[in-house]
Amino acid sequence: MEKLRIVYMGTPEFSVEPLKRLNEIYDVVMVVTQPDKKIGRKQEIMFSPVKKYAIENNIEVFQPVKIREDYKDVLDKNPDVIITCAYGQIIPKEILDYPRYRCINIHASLLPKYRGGAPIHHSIINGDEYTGISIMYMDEKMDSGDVLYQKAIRIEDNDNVGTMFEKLSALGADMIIDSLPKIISGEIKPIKQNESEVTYAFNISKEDEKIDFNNSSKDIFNKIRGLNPFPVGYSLLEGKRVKIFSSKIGNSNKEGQFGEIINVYKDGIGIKTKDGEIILLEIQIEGKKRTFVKDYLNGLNKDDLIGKIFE
RNA sequence: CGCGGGGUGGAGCAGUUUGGUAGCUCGUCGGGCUCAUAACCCGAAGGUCGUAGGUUCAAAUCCUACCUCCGCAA
Repeated sequence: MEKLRIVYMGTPEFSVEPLKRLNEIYDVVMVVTQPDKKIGRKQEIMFSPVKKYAIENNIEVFQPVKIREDYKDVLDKNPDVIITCAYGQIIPKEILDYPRYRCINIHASLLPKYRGGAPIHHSIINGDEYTGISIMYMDEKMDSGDVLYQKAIRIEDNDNVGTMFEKLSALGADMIIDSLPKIISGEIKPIKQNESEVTYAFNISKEDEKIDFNNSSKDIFNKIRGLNPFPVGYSLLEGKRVKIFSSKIGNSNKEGQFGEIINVYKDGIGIKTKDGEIILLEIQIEGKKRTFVKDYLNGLNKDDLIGKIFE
């Protein structure tokens, strides 16, 4: 039997592991990824992680600005199946209808929960106990196709977006390798999503990144780790932007207004929240480098810090 | 030429405006106290102050260029 011809569509680091595993077994004839972006102060051109992998492994790369209009090159590759994973654009019907084994997507949530672009962030921010991977057929709407294979994974208290990305990326890779043959053979049957249980996880907006201390400590804790390491939550202290990378829940009952610094510990600063205290452990003040609060405190008078307010 | 903030012993900072023997908090090492300690006391090591050049009797500090890190914006 000939090797399956696969066109793989994906963009971020998350998409690399599944691609790598598929490429070891099948014939990945083309990689479709988002156009190169200029990034940073110097506007240097950055390739997507998927593109880097493709170049290193001599796979043809296709980067349409709008795949909705510019899809012919994909069809010309005559793929048997198309696999997508965090590609970043809606795939047009012309592509969906083409491959004999259809288009299969690797999505980082337990569908029908968290359709959309930022499922991992939202599941952590919401304090979910579990998330997972769904292998699914694609249809014309975002993440709405029939589900083929699903596995859950636990979100531990010390997990953040970074650790969950790694775990889910590896899980997704395992799952697509396991399930693809069974999907093609018909051993796995697609199951419709229950529309009444659908929720959405839209991309994180600028407003979402701001930490509001007028919330419970638990919610703030989840939000901070649900934004770390990207895009990272922030707050303002004396007009300066302070990114907050990690925190822990404190147990001080001191009075104060929300966002006020009520305690300075050896390793962190305690901030008043709606129901208690959150202790910041790792921060970055604008213009400075990322640092543990423990180190940051060495450079200043701790008593002056008490009473200042994050807003 | 998008806007802005930094680079000072291992870490985080002060000192730069008003040039004149490099300081603070912490860490490290040695010693002491203690049943004990991440606590406390005593002591020590460790820096050509991002790089190059300039001004000056004298530069971390003033001038010029460059390197580099970072925040915003895109």
